[in-house]
Amino acid sequence: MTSSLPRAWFARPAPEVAPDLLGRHLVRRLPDGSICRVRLVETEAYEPHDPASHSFRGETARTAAMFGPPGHLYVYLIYGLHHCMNVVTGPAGHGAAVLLRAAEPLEGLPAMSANRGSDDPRLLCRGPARLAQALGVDRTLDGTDLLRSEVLWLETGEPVPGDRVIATGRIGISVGTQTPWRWMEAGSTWATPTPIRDPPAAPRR
DNA sequence: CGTTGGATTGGCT
DNA sequence: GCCAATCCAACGC
Repeated sequence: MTSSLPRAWFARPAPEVAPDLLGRHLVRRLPDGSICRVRLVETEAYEPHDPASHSFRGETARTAAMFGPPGHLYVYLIYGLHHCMNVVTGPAGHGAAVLLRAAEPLEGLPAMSANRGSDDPRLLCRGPARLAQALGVDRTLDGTDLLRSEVLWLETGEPVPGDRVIATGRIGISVGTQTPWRWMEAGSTWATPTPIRDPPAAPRR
């Protein structure tokens, strides 16, 4: 089965695709043939003009997939040990992507727990590296075409309506944190915690 | 060429 | 709350 989201759907700007990915299903066929299915609840957008983006300084061997055609997977290694998944957006050569940060497990929970080495369902897919680990995704899947792959694809699911979507600043980066390019389903218990940010300075009297 | 730090997580204080 | 784990790109010398 292939995605019913057409290539053009992914060719839009990352800040459009990211909230539209909420509620969609990400499906994984593991090497043993079993199926895992999750429902996306948290995403972040990265565009090439953005200092926090891996594409900011141009294409490298690591980020090549990010500069490839839309609808492909960009997987990178973070802190030397964790993998994170992104969906490439925008036209080929542009260098934008949407980071998949958290999801609700729907199907194949035993397999995902085995991949994670932990069976707490709340933490199975909460966090970009946990999500990738639960689905058994590493850099060998970097560049996978999500519209044609037999092992990893997206299905339309049930998009989260706009009034159920919350935008906040992105997480875990040191620049561009003000840009409200992180989206999550309102009230989702499957998303990562939103950090408390420094409140505006109290007016001096 | 050496140093630094990151789109994170889990374990320990 | 703090910090190690550990790859690799960016940057300084």
